[in-house]
Amino acid sequence: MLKKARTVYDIAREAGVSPATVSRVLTGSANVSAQKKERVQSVIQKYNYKPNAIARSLIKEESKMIGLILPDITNPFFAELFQQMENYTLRLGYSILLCNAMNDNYANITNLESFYLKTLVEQHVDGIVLMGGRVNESKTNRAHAQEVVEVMDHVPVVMINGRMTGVDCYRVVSDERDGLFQAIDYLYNLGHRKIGFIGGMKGITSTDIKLRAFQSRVKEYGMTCEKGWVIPGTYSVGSGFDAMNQLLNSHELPTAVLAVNDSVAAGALKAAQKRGVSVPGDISIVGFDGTYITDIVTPELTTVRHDYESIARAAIDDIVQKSDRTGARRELLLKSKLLIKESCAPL
Amino acid sequence: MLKKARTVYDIAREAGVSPATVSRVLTGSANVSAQKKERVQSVIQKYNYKPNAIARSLIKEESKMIGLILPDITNPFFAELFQQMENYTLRLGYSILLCNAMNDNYANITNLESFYLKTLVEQHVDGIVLMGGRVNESKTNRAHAQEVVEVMDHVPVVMINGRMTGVDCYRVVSDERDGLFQAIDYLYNLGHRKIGFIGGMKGITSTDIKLRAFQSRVKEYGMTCEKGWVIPGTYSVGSGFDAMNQLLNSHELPTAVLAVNDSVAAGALKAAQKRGVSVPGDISIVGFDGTYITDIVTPELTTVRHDYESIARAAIDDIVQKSDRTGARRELLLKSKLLIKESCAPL
DNA sequence: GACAAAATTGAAATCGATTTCTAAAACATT
DNA sequence: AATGTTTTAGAAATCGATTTCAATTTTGTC
Repeated sequence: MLKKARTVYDIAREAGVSPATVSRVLTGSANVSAQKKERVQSVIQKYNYKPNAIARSLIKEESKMIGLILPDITNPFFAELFQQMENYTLRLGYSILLCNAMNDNYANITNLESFYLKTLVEQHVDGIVLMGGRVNESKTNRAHAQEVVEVMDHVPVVMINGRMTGVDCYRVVSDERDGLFQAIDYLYNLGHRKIGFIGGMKGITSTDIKLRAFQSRVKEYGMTCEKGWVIPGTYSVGSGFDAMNQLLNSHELPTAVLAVNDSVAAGALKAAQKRGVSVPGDISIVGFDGTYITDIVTPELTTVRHDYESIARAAIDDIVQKSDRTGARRELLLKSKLLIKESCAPL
Repeated sequence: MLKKARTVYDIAREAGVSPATVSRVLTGSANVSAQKKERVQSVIQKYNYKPNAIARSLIKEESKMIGLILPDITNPFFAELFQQMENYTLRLGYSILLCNAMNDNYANITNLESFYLKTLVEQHVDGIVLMGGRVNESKTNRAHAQEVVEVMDHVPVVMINGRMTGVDCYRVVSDERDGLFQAIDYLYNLGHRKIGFIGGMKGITSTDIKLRAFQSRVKEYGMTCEKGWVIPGTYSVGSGFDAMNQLLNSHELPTAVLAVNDSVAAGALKAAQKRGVSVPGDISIVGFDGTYITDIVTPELTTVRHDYESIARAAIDDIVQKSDRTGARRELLLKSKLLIKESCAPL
């Protein structure tokens, strides 16, 4: 049977002091005579006493927990970001409640996110990091944006790589627009003039940014882009596989393809190989995110890598340093960088 | 500025009832007259009131949170298990505190785990799921086992795919021994008589089980296994890469290699390809875990897949169904299954 | 209509820490 | 020695919910 944990009262009784004194020893919030301090500490040691964080949270009105809502932890982009954040919060004394909204698998993408938002508010987390935001075209999304706004009344909210209309929260953003420019410029300099874009859902901020960057650069450079060369989907390997198959069926082929992320790129690569299309011989592929996926496939995928550590720290800092939340900065833009590997060749 | 959340007292005052009645409406724990219930609910709706889970946890002495300690969330094996668990706890009304112990990156592998254990006890989680356990040969590990035992006095603990001497907790185990047998038998039937094993650290339960299964089957079948064909390491792609390079330097080569997991297998595959060694033409490779990694590399990796969903559910059930914790079962063994893909060929 | 049984409700205690308030003790100053 | 100042430490209030207890009201039965 489980034993009940000891409390300050138990410690106080055994040490012959008041609970207040025990608390003062625990927190170091006030002076305690050397003698009593010593006695209290030895009792604490003796029982390996650990203060009840729940009781502490209630009175201090801070939970030392941060909620993290993301679409899919099996996507290494999010896993890497999580790891960076956790590594940082660890040192700051915070724990992370991880909420996997499974946006990829469910039809109604905002459903679970709403549920988690509610849960995190009830848990009185000290802050919420939201990843994978979307613009609010639909009615559902607008309602969801409204929910986020209401949450912000009570809990600091930071979005990473996302934006929701009407939601004026802190935002930490990897410069995916510039990353995509770097990728296109690289392909352009290799001689490519016919480029496609696959994967990602329209309406998801980060995807929209990439698509817009793609289209603006294509236009700027006077490249042609057939309608069938832009194939949205999701963010999974399977989606990339399907998209590439579809692309390879079009009667004129692009010479290079940008993928919305590395998983999609890996799926596309697999599809090309299955059909005997050589990468990068016949077609070049560029991934996005710079996850380890790019290193295990052959050829290794040229990709755009985020500054994971800076993104993670900035987001956590926005929550923890309550200091300058009144300040002007609402958005932090961080550099991303093209990593040239093996999946692109000169035309 | 952040607004303070409303409390039962606020709701009670506005509805003209006592806090007790509000609580009864919230929990449905006792009868409330239709009229008052109606009034309370409308005030709750009006303010979108959410009860403070911290206060509730304190009085109910349950936090509705489960702590999950794992070595590395960027490893898709753990990510997949996490997702399955979370999907299940979600329905049961529990949240997950995810603790990434980063065992791969740090020299002292028990350090962070101890810290998290302490934190989770302080947080009064309703249970702890421990992944990646190790046998306690070293002094550090023995101390760590002792810590776990002490934690078990206060919190239910379940280990997945691990065992620690002297720690008699519930255990949910994927039958990796049998999985490895399936893999070897498969290779044997393909004609392979010279098989190597790469990756994994000795002292980690799951690895030890695989190594023992490997050695016992090799002996049983009268196969030769040169000393240099077993190359321990870690669980990363890089480790597999290095191990395969080392293996390919040995003056007699095995015809097939088992990897401790899919990441190591992927690294090994990459190394072979870089040296112009054909897989499966010159050497066959078998991975372990059945993660999506096996699908994105070429050739797709033959692997052993766990029953992720059953493992996850069983672990959570052990924590949540406090009912039969006195019962006899301490270990649940779940089937794993060889998935034949493209990375093995007949000799 | 009288009485017993059941339903409803609020006051107060509770969970385990922290913190304010206040009293006593220790110390300093003249 | 008398007074003022600083330290130390306990009693009690507090955080926000739930739950026990007791009182009151409602319902049911003969």
